[in-house]
Amino acid sequence: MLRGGRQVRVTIKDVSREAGVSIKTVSRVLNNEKYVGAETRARVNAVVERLNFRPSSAARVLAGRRSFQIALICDNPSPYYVYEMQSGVRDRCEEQGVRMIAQPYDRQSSKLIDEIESLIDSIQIDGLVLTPPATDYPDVLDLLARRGVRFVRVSPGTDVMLTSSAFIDNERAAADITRHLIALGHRRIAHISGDPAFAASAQRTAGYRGALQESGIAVEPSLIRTGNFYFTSGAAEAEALLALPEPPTAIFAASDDMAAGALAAAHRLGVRVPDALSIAGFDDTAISRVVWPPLTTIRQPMRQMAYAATDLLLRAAGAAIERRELHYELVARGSTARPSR
Amino acid sequence: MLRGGRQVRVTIKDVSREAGVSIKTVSRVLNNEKYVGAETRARVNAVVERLNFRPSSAARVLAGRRSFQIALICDNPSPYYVYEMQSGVRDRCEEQGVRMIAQPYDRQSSKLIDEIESLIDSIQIDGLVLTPPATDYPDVLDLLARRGVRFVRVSPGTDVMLTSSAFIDNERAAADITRHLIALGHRRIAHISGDPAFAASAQRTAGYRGALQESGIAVEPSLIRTGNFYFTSGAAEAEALLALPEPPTAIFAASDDMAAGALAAAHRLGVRVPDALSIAGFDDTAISRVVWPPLTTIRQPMRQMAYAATDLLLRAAGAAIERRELHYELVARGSTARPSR
DNA sequence: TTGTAGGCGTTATCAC
DNA sequence: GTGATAACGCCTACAA
Repeated sequence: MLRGGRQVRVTIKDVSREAGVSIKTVSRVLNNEKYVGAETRARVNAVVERLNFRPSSAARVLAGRRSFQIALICDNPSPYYVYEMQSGVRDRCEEQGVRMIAQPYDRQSSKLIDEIESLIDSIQIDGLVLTPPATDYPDVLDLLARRGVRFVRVSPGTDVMLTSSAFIDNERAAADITRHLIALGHRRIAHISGDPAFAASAQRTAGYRGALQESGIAVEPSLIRTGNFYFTSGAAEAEALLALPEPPTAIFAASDDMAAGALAAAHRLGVRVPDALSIAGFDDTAISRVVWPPLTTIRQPMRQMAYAATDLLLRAAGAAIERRELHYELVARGSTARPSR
Repeated sequence: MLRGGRQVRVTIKDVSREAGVSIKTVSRVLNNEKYVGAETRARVNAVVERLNFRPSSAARVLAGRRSFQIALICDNPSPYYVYEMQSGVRDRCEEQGVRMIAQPYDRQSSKLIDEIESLIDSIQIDGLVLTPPATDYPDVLDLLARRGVRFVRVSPGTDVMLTSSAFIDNERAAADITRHLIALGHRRIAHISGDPAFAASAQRTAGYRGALQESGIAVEPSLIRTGNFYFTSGAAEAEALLALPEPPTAIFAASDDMAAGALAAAHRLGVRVPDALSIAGFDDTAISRVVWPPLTTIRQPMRQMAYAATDLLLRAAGAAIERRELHYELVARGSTARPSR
């Protein structure tokens, strides 16, 4: 088993000796505490710089009340989502001198609770950012409440006032994109919903239904199919839809990957897109821009959600719970057009 | 600024009291050391279980020689690559009771050295997994050597015997896929190379050249264009290629994203794929399966490379440097066909 | 096979 | 403003 090398560490002690002050004073400077003379502060900082001193995170955790580490608990069908979340949270953490521990997990696995407990007990994180579907796991919420760990959530589906959160209005966004299809003249609009484990799936389906109903279009159960956010499910469900006696002229899939799958299915079956079939997605991942023709979709500001969530987590303790709603954008691209029949 | 909550910690002391043994004995059990009576071990383990005790990572780092933490330094144009690397390294770490610190970085940024030093000094990692292009940064290699930090590399381009590594033969893979195009009857085969910062780019271009030459096809400079691995560069370079007086009948792009970009450009220009143009990519990311028609590509076993690299890093100290070559696969999908002229 | 003493590098507390 | 001293929870070294 791997062992660390023997390092010659520079410690606070070294700095204090060089600067001719006590250890505690160096500590004060490092932590930006008050009651340090300006001149002393400058001298210490100079030595810190010169010796390239970096405080030991372990010692800080052990002795202090803060660990300067937070964790991001993230599992999502889309690598783009994961990537954006990680990048966003990390950027904000870095600005604050906090380290982000990215904790990918498998939402199928039962070990999540264990991993979070390990984060709390072994690593001693100061806080947590949760993304769906873990945002809505009762045992996770229980655990965090019981342990008194501060956390924020991205797009929570339940107990929305339990913590601060950042989110978009999925229902309204889904209604918007459905209305967009209706405005193009479509009446038989199908929907491929997302993984039911994600609250966003139900919200998007609700938006779809609502938009149809407000236009006086009957919601037809056979036109609603359950997917799981992945490309393959989009392809499979779209094939089923296109095989209907009276196939839809438009499909709204709850994720871009599924929309891309639907597009592939259409290509395979010789259904011309967008002439004979319009396809819309959701999320604005790279895929919706890359497939051909590019898909109309909802641009979900993942990066902004990550920023907002991190800011809410890192701000001064005791702040009130705040729900920060971010704006999505409907990006109309080539894949939608008036049905030709 | 966020402060951690007040936790009631369970410590070794608690365990030792409950189990009626000394602290040191508990420590022995936790670290699977020899010289502990079977019965004692069982008793201690039972108490550990019952109290839900998890050793403080900070205390272990501070007192011991190992931190049970390694870092993954990863920046790549493809979120799929990042995702696979993280998942792979993490899985293997978990099996070994080691924590992975995912350190995304910006390869344009000059702060990488600083971040690695911080990882060494603040976090005290036991080792490092490096992915391109950081594998080939002289100052990074210098730093790690100077600090005596153990590390392995994925697909290193330089100093290949400096550390253990996991990789595929990029040159041979590129030659294979070029030969595949040649076998289909193509003679005017263009190449869009990757970001020159990645050693793989030059390797793939070399493979392309080699395959042409061995078939007696002249390498035409105007058919080689430099991209940067991203979709947009693939689209732009393909457009330039298709605007040539004598355009290519096939394009081999050094990444799937660029191949998808080339495909989009062809669609936009009304060039029929694969009838009038064959397109091949590299990497087998999701995109190559999702675009239409799906692209012929090289399946690079990223997950396996992550496994191999982590295994090499975590194995017993002092092991010899080992280069582990993994096998790629040429996945022939719809996008290649005999040119129609 | 088990236990004791000391220290890792920092922060908290309290005195100056 | 600044400094001494005692933790923090664990591991190393050595003793029994």
